[in-house]
Amino acid sequence: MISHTEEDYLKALFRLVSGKQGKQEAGTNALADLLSLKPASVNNMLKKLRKKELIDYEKYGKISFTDKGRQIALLVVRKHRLWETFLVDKLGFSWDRVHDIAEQLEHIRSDELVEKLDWFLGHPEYDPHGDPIPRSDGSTPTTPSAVLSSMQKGDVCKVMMVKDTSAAFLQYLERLSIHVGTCVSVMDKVSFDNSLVIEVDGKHHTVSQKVADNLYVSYC
Amino acid sequence: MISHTEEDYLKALFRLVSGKQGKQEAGTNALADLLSLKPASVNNMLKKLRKKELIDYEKYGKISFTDKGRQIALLVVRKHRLWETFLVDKLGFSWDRVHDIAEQLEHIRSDELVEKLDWFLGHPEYDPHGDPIPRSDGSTPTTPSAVLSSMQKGDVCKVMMVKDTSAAFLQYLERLSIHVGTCVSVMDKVSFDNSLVIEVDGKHHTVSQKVADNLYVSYC
DNA sequence: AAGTATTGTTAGATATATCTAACTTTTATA
DNA sequence: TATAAAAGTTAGATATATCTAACAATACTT
Repeated sequence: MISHTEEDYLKALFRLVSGKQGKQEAGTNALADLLSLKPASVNNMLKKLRKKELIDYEKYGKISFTDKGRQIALLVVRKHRLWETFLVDKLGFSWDRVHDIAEQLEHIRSDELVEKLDWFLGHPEYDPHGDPIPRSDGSTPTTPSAVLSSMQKGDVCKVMMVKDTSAAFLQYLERLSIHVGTCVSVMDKVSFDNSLVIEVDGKHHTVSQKVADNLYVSYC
Repeated sequence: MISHTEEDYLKALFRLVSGKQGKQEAGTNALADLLSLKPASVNNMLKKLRKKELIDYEKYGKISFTDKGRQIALLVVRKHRLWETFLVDKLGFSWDRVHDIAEQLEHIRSDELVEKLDWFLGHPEYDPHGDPIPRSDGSTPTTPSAVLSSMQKGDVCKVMMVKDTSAAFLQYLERLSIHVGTCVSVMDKVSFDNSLVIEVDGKHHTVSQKVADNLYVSYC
């Protein structure tokens, strides 16, 4: 049986080892930072997770998943993202309010619940933030790699997919000359509201996080 | 902040003090039985709940709620029953599978979630088992008193309300001559599947628990 | 390559929530 | 009413998950 706490560690590890840089390992301090805990606490838990064969790790070495551990982490992420989708699509929450609630809901234990929820939501592939929802078989929807909103200042990327396909949004993109295949450079990122200053075809535009959330991109 | 565990104790206390006999107090052993814990553990927790002013109780005395404690218990029950309603009405769970999942969901902390869920479900007054869902102001829908399925062998009661109003169910009741106001005597209760042998207008019928769940009755 | 900074580990303390075993009080009954 | 049964309490142990403070190993930097 995996405790809520253990699941939190596995999810955090997942965030670290699934980073854009393709790292397959992480360290004690990084985990502690992500979980807002002290390294000593993390170290304790690492021993426990290793004993349960959920992670590979040796003293002073780096941390990585076992297959079993990754499977559990993927399920937690799946549940988190399905619940976020539920909160936004069905209950009418705004996308910025759902995280804390989904953090709680992701620990509800019931395979049947997860599958029924998935069905109820229409088997969504991406959550309201544009993150891919891992499937029950452990696979992940092929993602063009990232959403524009996850890019950092200086990144250059290509638009691969538009999430919101409403007429209003597509018309807006048209005005900025953004299409699938368009190259976008991130000139600046405003930390206050996560809006981005981008360059497209030599012209600068400011786009909101909401807009950037709806644009899937890959590095180029 | 109230822990999940504390909520479990308050909910169990609620079940004891809101029993049909109208008791307003309960004992250590009764709580321990209900929670499948040892009396010593309960005693420990009682001290804590008293210190938090959630219950009234003195050494060797009986246990009862403070207003604050009752309010929390009611909220937990409200959440439990709303989630059960969600699981059955929206996700298509059968009524007998939802309890364990609702036991987990009832601890999710978010006032906004509860109110949005209530709205999403259409402000239901009764859960799939026919139990009244406490309202956010702490009031409880007036209940005809009980569902037929909660009656015991020898009880005599009057049908006050039909929960499932589908044509199929109403036609079924018609065949048994059961209407609102009909007097029903419970001749026997089959523990295997909780079906009831009832007498209506001098005739004996066997009704399933599902049927009995859908008939609200009051003692006569 | 030496010294320093970063990273990671250990030991021991704390808080929660449980248990067992022994004990005390209250209640029921002979 | 004396005694036995039931109900309730206490003390001390265990497990989980956290912390602080001190220590050890690795990595960076000059």
